[in-house]
Amino acid sequence: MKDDSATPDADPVPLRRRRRATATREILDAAQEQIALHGPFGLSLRSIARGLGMTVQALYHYFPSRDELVTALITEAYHELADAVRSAVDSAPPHGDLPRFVIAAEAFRRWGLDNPSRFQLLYGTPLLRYEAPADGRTTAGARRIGTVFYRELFGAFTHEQLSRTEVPPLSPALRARLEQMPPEMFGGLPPQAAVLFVSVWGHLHGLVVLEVFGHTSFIGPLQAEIFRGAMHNLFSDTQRRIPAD
Amino acid sequence: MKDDSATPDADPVPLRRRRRATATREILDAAQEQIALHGPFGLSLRSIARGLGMTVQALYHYFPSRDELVTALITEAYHELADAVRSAVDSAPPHGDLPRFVIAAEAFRRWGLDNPSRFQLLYGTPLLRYEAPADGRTTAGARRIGTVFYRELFGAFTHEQLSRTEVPPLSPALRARLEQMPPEMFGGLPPQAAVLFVSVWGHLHGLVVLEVFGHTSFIGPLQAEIFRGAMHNLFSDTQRRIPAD
DNA sequence: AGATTTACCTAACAGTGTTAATCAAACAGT
DNA sequence: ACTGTTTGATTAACACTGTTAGGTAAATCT
Repeated sequence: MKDDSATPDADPVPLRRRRRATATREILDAAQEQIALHGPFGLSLRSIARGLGMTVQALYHYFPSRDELVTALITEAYHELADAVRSAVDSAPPHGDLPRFVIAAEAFRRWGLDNPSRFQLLYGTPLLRYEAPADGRTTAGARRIGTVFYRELFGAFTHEQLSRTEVPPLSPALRARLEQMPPEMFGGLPPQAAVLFVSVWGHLHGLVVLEVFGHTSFIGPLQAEIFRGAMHNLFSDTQRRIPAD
Repeated sequence: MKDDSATPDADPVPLRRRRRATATREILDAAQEQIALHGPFGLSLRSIARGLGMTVQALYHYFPSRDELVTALITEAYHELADAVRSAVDSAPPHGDLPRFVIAAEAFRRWGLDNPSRFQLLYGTPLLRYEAPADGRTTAGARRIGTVFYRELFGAFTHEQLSRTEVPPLSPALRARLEQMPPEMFGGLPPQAAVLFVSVWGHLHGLVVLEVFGHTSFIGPLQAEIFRGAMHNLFSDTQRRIPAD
């Protein structure tokens, strides 16, 4: 009898690591709650610390600065949003009455309306004196979101078809710029489709932004219907621009 | 000889009024400069006062609170943006190669890119602890902007034509809600056109927001071309949805 | 058991919006 | 011209923010 635990004695499971992990988690949760309550600019280290029963300076043992905490919050939010959109699409019937693009769009909108402050953290005014890290840590989740949408829009077509997408003629410069784009941006879409995708993304994004930021509140709860109709039109307009053969 | 001034002695032109007006103007200008430099959340009463060579508390004699100052800034910015869009449309040839809708859209985008911080003040995350006044002071300019756009989109059609705009069928509730909308909102547009306008506005707004907030910076300066193409398509798609007869 | 890392503390600095109390200059009415 | 009042601007203070420095006790590692 050498050990009473199920795991061999290879990893002693440092007890302090676990404490550190749970404390880190608690800080992140408290920060998210703060943002949900008072908006992304209402984030306050001192207030977080108060809520956890410790002093501000203690937080600096878990995050070296406010920026690092914010980076973690943004990264998490992007991935949560991406998960919401992706799982909505995955759990949808493959041939329902609603195009899966519309389902994805409505999941995006839903998350924004359910988490307005975190949506603002992602897509609103950049936080004061916050610099996003040079590596794409924060925006990796953002790209995951885009992937879902252009898969639904263009997944059924060949690269050759997409290259004949009906868009205004592209200047050689723009064509070249988009062709040498890293594949993680537009997934290797031909320039015509990439341009169309930017337009579609702007449309979808803009309607949600208007609603989440309260610029169309005078319409009331019926915005859901307007949004669905707009997304439906947007989807069919987009599909019509791609030649069937 | 009863008076040496050109104006009769009816209005003594209170000297202090003038000082007050110029001081107010100086404060507003300093505030706008601050916002332009450090973003809408970088506004600091103390910093404004320092720049003008006085103490913070003196500012309270011109604006009863920070919120009142912010309200003035937002109101001014909306009207400046509306002026920019309107004058661009007015100074455009009536039958040029570019639809006047596209010209208006590009003026809107141009102002946003030239004044990113003030654009964020209008359309970004609401300022912390700021409450917009109950009367529509701040949003009056915003409505002026909308007016320009739906005049260009729908001005050439009759009310009867617009009521047959091709959009997904509207629920009775939405139809009723839009019909009893105050006319300063959608200028008395029939519900079908109003719905289409919201969609168009979202599209236009979304593309500009993405660009101003830096979410498409990886595309570079060629976004101008993408934007023009998208607005061109948007305009023709919209016109196609309105029956010619 | 001794050395080291980790966690947390108090104290301090410069910054924020706002209120209170105070004082001088400009205006209004008699 | 002399009041009384409004306006402009001041100093002082309160509670708040992120961050750094220095010190202490506990947990971990060697």
